[in-house]
Amino acid sequence: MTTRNPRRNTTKTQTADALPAAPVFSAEVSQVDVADLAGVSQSAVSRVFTPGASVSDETRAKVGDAARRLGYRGNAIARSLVTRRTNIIAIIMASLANPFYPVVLERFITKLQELGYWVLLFKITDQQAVDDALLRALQYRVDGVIMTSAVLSSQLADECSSRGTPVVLFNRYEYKTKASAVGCDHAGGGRLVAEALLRAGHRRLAFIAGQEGSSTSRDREAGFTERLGELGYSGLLRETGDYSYESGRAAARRLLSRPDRPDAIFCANDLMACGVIDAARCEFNLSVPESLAVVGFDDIPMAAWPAYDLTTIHQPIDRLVDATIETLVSALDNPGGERILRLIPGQLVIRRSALAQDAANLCP
Amino acid sequence: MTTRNPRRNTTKTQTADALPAAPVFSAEVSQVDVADLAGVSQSAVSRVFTPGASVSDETRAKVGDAARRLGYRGNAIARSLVTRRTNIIAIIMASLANPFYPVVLERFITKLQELGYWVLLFKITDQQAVDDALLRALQYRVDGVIMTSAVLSSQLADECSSRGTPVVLFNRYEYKTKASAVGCDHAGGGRLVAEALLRAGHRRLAFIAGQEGSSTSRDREAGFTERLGELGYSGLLRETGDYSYESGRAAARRLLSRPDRPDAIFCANDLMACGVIDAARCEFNLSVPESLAVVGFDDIPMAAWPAYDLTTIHQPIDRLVDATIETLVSALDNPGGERILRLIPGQLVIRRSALAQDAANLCP
DNA sequence: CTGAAAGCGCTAACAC
DNA sequence: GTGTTAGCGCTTTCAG
Repeated sequence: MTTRNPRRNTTKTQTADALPAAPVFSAEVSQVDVADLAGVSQSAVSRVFTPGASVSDETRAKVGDAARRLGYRGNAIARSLVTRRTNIIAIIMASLANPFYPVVLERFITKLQELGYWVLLFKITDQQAVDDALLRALQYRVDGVIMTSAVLSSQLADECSSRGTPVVLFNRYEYKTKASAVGCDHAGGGRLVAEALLRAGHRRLAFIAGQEGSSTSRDREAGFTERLGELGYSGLLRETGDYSYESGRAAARRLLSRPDRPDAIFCANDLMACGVIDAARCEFNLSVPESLAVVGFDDIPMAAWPAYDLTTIHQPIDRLVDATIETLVSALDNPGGERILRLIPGQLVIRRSALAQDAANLCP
Repeated sequence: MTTRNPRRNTTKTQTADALPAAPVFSAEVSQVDVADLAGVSQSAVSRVFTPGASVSDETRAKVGDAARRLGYRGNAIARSLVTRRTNIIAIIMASLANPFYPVVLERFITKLQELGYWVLLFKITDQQAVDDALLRALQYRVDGVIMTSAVLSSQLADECSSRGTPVVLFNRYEYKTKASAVGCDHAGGGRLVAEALLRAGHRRLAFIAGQEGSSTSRDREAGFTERLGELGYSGLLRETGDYSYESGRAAARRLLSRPDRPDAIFCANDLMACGVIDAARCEFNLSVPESLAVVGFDDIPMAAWPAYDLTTIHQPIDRLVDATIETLVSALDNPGGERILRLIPGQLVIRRSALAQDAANLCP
C-alpha cells in the first residue's frame, strides 16, 4: 500500500500514532489517508461510506476504525462533482419583513433538512436580482429551486425546468413559465371576505393592495372584487400599500380622512391590517370593530394577539410548504415530469376585528 | 484540437450549429466544450474566467463568444474542489420566531451577498443538532460559520478555528471555546434598565428571564441585578419564560396575581414584553405605564407600534452584523489570527410603556 | 468482495 | 500569452 498523498502523510502519521485524542473532524483527511491507515484501497473506503455498497464486515470495521481515528468526514464537494447531486436546494426570497415568511422559511428548512437536503438561501430585491440569484444557484449545481418571491424571466425558468433543475414557485403563479407552482387560493380567500363582509351588513368597503405587480395581492383583490360584483356591490374604495405596517397605516389615514369613510377595510396582508387598526384607534379614535371592521390575510402569529385580534384568511403554511417540497422532490426523482399546479384553500378565521358575533371592543 | 468529452459532443454541435437561440444557462456545458468551439485549449477558457489571469484580447473574445453561444456558466463545485474555497458561509440559527432574528438574518445575507458569499442556512433545535449542523457545514467545506444560537461543543469549535474554518458567534459568548464572538452588551443594557427604573421611582421590580441556558438572558439579568444591587435594591421578583410571546404573557399572569405585584417588569426580550402588556391590559385591566411599567430588550419592529410603544434596549443590528462579518472575513484572509471578542453597546429607547416623561396611557 | 483505473470540471504550475 | 500536465477528493465501472 503506497501513500499516494504525500502532503498528508505527516498529518496521518502524527494523528494515528502520536495523538491519543481523535479529532472530531479533519478537513485535511481524505479517503486515501483512511485507506492507508486501514490497509485497504481508497475505493474500499468509498464503498464503506456509500450506502448499499457491498463490503465485508472486516473491511468495514477496519475502515470505520481508521476513519474515526483520523476524524475523516468526507468531502461533499468532491462527491457532488462526480454524482452530479449536491443535496442542496436553493430558496430565493424577497424580504422577511412580513412575519409570514420567517414561519414559512423555518418550516422549509426544517422539512428539507429532515429529507437530507440543505438550503442555500438567496435574498433578492428587484427583478434583475432574481435571475442573478437563480444563475448563481445553478452554478452551485443545486438540485432544485424554491422561489417565494417575484417573477423570473420565462426563458431562464423554462431552461431550468427543461434541463433538469426543477423550480417550484411558492405562492407565486406565473402564467408565462413552465415552472410548477404551489400556493394558497388567494382569490378564493378574497371571495370569502367579500361574502362575509356584505353578509354582516357592511356597505362602505375598501381594499388596500400590496405591492403593485405582486401576484398574491392581485389575486386576493381579484377574488374580492369579483365576488362583490356577483353580489351586486359597487363603489369599492381602493388604496395601495407595499405590504408593510407603515404603508397600511398610511393607506388607512387616507381612507379614514374621507368624508365617506369606509366601515370595513380588507387588507392584502395582516401586517397592513395591523397598521390600519393602529391608525383607526390611535389617530382617528375609532373603535374596531364597532366603527370600522378590519380584515387581513395570512394569519401571522400576532394576528391572534389581543391587541389586534385580527379577522383574517389563514394560510395553511404547513400544507403549503409540504406540498411545495413534495412537488419539488417528485420532480427531482422524476425529471421528465409534468408541470404541477396546486392551489390550497385558505380559511376565514373570525376574530374580533371584524365579523365577530359579539362585536365587543378590542381588548384595551 | 480534439474533443475530449464525447458525451457532450452532440450537444455542442447541436447548440452551436442548429439552434439559433442561445441558452442562458446550460449545466451540461463545460470548459472543454467552450474550448472546442472557440478553438483554444481548455486552460485558456479557464483563464478567461479567472479574474487577473493574462489572456490576449483575441482569445478572450473568441472564448467569450463561444461561451455565450453555449450558455456556459462555470461549475462552482468543480472550482471549489480545486481552490478549496466555496465562497459559502454557513449560518446556524435556532428559531426565527423572535422577530429580531429575521431582521438579523436578512442583513447577514444581504451583506454577505454583496461580498460575494452565499449562505447555507441551518436551523437547529437542541444542542446535539448544533454539532450535527456544524459537521454538515464542514463537509460542504464552507469557508466560515456564523452561529446565532446555542452553544457548541468546545472540542468541535476549537477544531474548526484551529483548522482554518473560522467560527464567529453572534450574540453568544462561550467561555469554553476559542471561537471569536460579536455581541450586544447585554449586561450593559440590563444595567441601564436597572438604573432608569429605580431613578423613575419604581420599587417593586420583576424580571422575566428567557430560556434557561441562554447566554443572552443570563447576561441581561446579570447586568440588571448587579446594578440593582449596587444601588441598594433588593427584593427583585423573578419569573422564567422562553422568549415567546405566550411565555411572557403567562409569566405576567403569575406576577400580576401576586398580592405584592410589581410596578415594573423588565423582560429578557421584546416579544415577552408584548405578552406582558397584553396580559396586564386585557386580563388584569391594568393600564401601562400608569399601573405597570414594562421594558423589553431587542427593539423589534413592532416595539415602535403604538399598540405597544415599548421602552426597550435597542440592539444595533447593523453594527452587530457588520462587525460579525468583518470578524469572519478578517479571519478568512488571515487564518492564524487571534480570537476576537467584540461587545457593542445597546441603547435605551424610551417610549411610552415605561420611563416616559408624559406617562400618558398607551394609545387605545 | 476488492483493487486498479478512469474520470467529474476545474485551477495552477510549468514549459514553451 | 498559451497549451500541456497534474491533480482536487470522490464515485463508479471493470477485472479479477
